[in-house]
Amino acid sequence: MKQITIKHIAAELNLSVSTVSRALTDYPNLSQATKDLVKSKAKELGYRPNIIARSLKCSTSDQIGIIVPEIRHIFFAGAIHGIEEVAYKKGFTTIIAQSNEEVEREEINLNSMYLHRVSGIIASISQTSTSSEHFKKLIDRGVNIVFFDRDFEDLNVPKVKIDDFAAAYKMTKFMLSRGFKKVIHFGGHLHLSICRLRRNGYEQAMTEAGLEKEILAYESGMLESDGYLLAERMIKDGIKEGAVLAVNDPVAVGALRRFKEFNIDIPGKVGVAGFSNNPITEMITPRLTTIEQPFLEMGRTAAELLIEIIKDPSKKENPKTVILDTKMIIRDTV
Amino acid sequence: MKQITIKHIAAELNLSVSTVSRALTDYPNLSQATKDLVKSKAKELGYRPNIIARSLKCSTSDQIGIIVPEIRHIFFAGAIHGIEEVAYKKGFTTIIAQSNEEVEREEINLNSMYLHRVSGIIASISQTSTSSEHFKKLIDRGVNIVFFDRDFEDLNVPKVKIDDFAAAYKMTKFMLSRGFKKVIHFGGHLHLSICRLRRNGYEQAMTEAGLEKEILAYESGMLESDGYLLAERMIKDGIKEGAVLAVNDPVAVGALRRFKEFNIDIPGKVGVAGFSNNPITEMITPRLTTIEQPFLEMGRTAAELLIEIIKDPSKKENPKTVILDTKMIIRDTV
DNA sequence: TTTTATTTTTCAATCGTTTGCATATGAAAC
DNA sequence: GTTTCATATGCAAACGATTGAAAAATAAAA
Repeated sequence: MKQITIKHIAAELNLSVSTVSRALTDYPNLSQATKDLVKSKAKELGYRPNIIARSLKCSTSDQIGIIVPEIRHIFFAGAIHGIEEVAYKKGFTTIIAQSNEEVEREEINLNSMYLHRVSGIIASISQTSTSSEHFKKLIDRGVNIVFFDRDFEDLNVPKVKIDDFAAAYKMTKFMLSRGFKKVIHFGGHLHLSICRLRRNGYEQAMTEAGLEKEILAYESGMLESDGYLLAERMIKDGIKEGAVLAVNDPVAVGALRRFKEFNIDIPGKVGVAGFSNNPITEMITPRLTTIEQPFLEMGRTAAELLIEIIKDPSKKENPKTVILDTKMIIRDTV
Repeated sequence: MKQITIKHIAAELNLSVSTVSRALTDYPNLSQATKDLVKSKAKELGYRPNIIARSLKCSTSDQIGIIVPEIRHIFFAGAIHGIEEVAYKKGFTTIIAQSNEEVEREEINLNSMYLHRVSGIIASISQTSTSSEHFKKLIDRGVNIVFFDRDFEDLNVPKVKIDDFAAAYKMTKFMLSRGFKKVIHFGGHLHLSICRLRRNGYEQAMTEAGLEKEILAYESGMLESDGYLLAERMIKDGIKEGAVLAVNDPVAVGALRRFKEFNIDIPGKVGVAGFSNNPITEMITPRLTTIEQPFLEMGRTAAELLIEIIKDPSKKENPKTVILDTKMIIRDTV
């Protein structure tokens, strides 16, 4: 119940608390003898530093906060894995929170982490975060923030991204090369930069193929149910052939499900491609063609960027943006 | 950068810090007038209480810690959802950590949360946690802990579980009633109580059916790859017919994949059933028969139990164990 | 032996709250 | 005009660490 404090050690050893504190943190001007003495006594008593007290004094901690839309998506879960890997290695612990795609929850988590004086926050913003105000406020207060994947373009902080434009562009071109007369885009909300970029990539590829009049991009959510509904809408809109480029795998999977229910020949009449290479894409029939996002690597890089600015805040002046490579995974739906 | 503290408010209002503190926390013996005055000034200055300082003084916080083996499993992600739902409603924030099925990581997270003075911890233990020592130590120090699903049987704290025995028993019986001559169990490590109970349920059903000599239970991990390998082993062991009761969905999915590769007729020759009703079970072909675990409800209940003992620690004397119902989801693999 | 330099240790303030106890204020009771 | 009793506010000590500056102890130089 009661904690062993620095005071207890000091009392037992007839030393002052400051000496004990300095001994434990390997302060230079202390005899090795006392250091050893203090340390062994600390071990003997089972002393654990009170990091709350330390945080109060130093107004920082060894915690890194992670905020993602939904932890159950393999993309985020994987990125978290990557973050934890390097964070733990460098002596940080992590705490995770999810926004559930709600900006209100995002703000609560953000503030809670700030108040708990995390030494930095790695975030991927929610679908409903249209304004960057809540992040901006913290950045102005000096909080270290790094974005991965979903970011605010107007915030000048370190970021880890993929080349969304290029990936969508390449996949669109590839689909056309497979003989599809046109590509339809099942996109996400355009205030998310990744969605906007993917759409731009799609449009560029269509334009270059002389298909600007065929450009058709729906704007919707990023859930499986959204894909399901969009597929329905597409059929209702009278489109019976073409390839669908979905903004992510869940949307692609949902669309695929609806197309299958309609008994549409895939990839004969309609093609589908997703984004992320979710493990599920390989387990369903037909196996989904998709774009591999290096989530582990993204997480690792984000953590490295964050720790970099934690260790040397001056690096915040010129924040890096790291763009990682994607890979097309061609399976059975295109 | 610099925080507005209670002192600033006090200075502006010519009041003492204690009065301000009491005004903000609605202390009884204070005139409503000063309370209002203080509160409006606090709002005006944008005051945010420093919860680190508060934690230090009160040696507790409004944070609930959650530790699970892997957040990417829908079962845990769903339970976390449930926990967050009630936690937020009651004014707590949550922090999540994953053990990655490693007891070392579990211990690190546990200690980190303790040191950060969370007001309680909800946990589901890792596969490799054979001893409950690390939890026991914290419980002895008065930390509030609640387990859900995977627990230590020797720890007398509140728990939320399903009736693993009954669920396995029922499913085994059901499989036999479908005409399978025997059921083989793909089980998890027996030091996990859930695995042991599921196995016991299986054995009981087999015994009651007069099949004790046919009891065959493999003991393995709980991943898809484990299921894949076990299926291979089963075939190699010369078993060509029977129903497989897997300890969870990933194992069932892995087994199914291997059986399909062997071109085994499912459910003609071999049946398969999982545990959890992971969404993927419905997306694969053939759709997997499984047992639905009410993860959301488990999370909610766990949070309620925890908050109960946080609010009234005397309730820890007689910790509740809540057993929730499961449901068989019959699909195409049995 | 005294002075100076150097190493080692201690003092005391600080971080931002909370809270037991003391005090001030004002009204009611005598 | 005291005494009494609420009611309202302030003082000051915690909580457990860190840290600049001062003091003490020791060693080296004069």
